Amino acid sequence: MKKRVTLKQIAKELDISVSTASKALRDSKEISQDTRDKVKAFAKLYNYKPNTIAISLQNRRTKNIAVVVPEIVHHFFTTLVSGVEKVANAQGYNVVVCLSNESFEQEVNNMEMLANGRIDGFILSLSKGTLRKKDYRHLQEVMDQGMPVTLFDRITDEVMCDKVVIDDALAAKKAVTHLLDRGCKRVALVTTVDYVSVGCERTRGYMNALKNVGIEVDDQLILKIEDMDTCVSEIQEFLSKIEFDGVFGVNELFAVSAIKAAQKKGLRVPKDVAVVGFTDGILSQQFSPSLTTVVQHGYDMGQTAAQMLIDRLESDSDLAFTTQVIQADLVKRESTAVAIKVT
Amino acid sequence: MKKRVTLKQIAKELDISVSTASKALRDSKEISQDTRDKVKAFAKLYNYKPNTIAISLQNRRTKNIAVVVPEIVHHFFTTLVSGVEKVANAQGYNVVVCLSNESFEQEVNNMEMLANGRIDGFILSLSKGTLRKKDYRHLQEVMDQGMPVTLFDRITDEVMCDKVVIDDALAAKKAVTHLLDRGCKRVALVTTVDYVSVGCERTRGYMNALKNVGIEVDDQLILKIEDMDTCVSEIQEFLSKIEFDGVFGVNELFAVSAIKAAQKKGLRVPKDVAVVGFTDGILSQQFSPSLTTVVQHGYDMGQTAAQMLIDRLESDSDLAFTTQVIQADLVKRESTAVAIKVT
DNA sequence: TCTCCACACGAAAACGCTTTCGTTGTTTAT
DNA sequence: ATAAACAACGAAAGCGTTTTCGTGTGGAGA
Repeated sequence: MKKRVTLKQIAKELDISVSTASKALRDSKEISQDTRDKVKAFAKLYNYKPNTIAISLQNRRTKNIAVVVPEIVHHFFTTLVSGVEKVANAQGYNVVVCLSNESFEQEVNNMEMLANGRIDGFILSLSKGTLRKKDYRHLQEVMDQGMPVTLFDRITDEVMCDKVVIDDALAAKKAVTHLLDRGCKRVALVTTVDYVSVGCERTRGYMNALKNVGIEVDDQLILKIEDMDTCVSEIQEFLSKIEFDGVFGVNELFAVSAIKAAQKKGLRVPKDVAVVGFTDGILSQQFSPSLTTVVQHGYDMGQTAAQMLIDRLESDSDLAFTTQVIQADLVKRESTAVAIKVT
Repeated sequence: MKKRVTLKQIAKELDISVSTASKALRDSKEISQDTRDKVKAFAKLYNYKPNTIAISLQNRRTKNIAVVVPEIVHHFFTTLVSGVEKVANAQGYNVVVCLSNESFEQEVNNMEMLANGRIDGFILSLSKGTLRKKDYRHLQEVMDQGMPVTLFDRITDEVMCDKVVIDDALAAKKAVTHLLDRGCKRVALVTTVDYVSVGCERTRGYMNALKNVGIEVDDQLILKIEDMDTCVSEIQEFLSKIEFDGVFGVNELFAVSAIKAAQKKGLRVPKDVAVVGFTDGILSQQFSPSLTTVVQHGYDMGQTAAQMLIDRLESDSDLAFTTQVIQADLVKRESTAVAIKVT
């Protein structure tokens, strides 16, 4: 087991001082070309790599950024992490991933654990627990200590920081409008409880779309789901007793469950009922019928969020906070295809 | 912006030395109860948190572990990361996630980037690039420097370290046997190219299952896929020109694509052809017909891998390398349901 | 010859903490 | 009374770097 070689050892071997060795490796012109070469050759030979921890301690920057997500087994969040990874790595940063599991306490704990010098900044999507509690002191605290935070997707107006989101209301409106354009008259909505910012926005978009064409919102057609674990049966129960010819589900699972529930009722998709979802994951793409859905471009969001954070980390003047809105698109697939009329 | 308070500042304020402050906070009996209380009160008041980086430098341990996965937008890998996160966090470790994107170079780069003091050990699944190249020097190198590595899922015999896997061959055999038991005579196999260790093992399991009941392996029934991007059409093309009554796909996507291809051919699933997949992701669960599949228990694997790594990190005597085999189970669903005979 | 200035390098502080090894002043045993 | 033991604390080294500020050469210019 050959231990890592340090600057001190190099210095001793070459009979120079540590400072000379350090400067030589960094190509300081203070050092003669001769010694520079010598030191570099030696360093290469012994595979010297500077100790990152020591450097971090020195300049009080770790080149680590944390991504805190409610859960990771979820297409949108994983693509986002991918995007963050990409731009972070390209700029010499490492990404430490933390899961809040939708819990306020875990979110707080994780942030405290990381804020003590381990990382330079946070990229975070609020947990449901936090959204319900509306307690954002842990965010404010790290920011007060000069540690930047970039919020994404599930955000709040109550803390001032960089944010990156999609226009959920607009995207939802587009989705529902697509349904309406297709001729749907009674569009059901399967959404989340209101404290989830994005769910709420999407609900708003649904209503806007209806108002836009003069259809009154019918509460009978709206299902708000609290517990993801029981959503499948809830949706089935809900759809079994209403009349509808379209469904907008605010995520993949809701949409797919709606399709299955409709089919169980003897309705054909897309012939009798058209369905639109949210998030373009593997399920939307591969389900049969494939799902018309809103694509959130999580990869792009991740890249944007990471870049915003890094920009702030690397600028000395303090930038004004901005909110970036990422374009969301509706991708049309089989679940809303217009039936080909056989005349 | 209130900067973090350091030991030095506490010491100065309280007019004691840094060492006394440090000891007081760690409840050293060298310090009088009186000063201990005083220091702790002050520390609490000013929300003192020791700087993790300084401590890391001091004892040359970071309490960070790295998980390197080929890609993260994949059910198995995300559940694994979740499992790692859980046991790591519970023991005060942070998890830094790195993506190799199936590329040898990125795997090497990432590991080099992290090995310089940032982390204490690796949990890693080999990228396809690495498997193809059969070059494991980067692993050997970090291990030579005393940094433990735990390999999972996609492993190799060529490096000696802790490993955690499932018995892919056995699981595949179970899967195919289930098909055979159901009455299938011509079971097609959709698998990966051979250098992917797990794909290869699963192929072996398929063959074993056939041999077991005296069926000869028919190469016509085997499709090996190199490029994931074109797999859907490849599978369709493949299945269009063979006769089969069962399919075993070595992942979710292969299996689902097979179902769709069969349906396109006018075959009913599971009535005319039964299908089994691998990995119990959202697609397997939600696709219609739902998929009979091998569940790999990624969450358990992650927990096991993390625990193995941490055990090694925290033991001073060096443990013998072990390979843990996680139980894999076949979950039976609609895609292999026996038709209910209506007499 | 004397001064001045590159030049090439080294000493030491600093980052924030832990830990070892004194150094006091006080108490106990002899 | 004297040595020994103890209690409570501080100084300093050390972790591996970077960086500032010398310092000792030698050569150029006056």
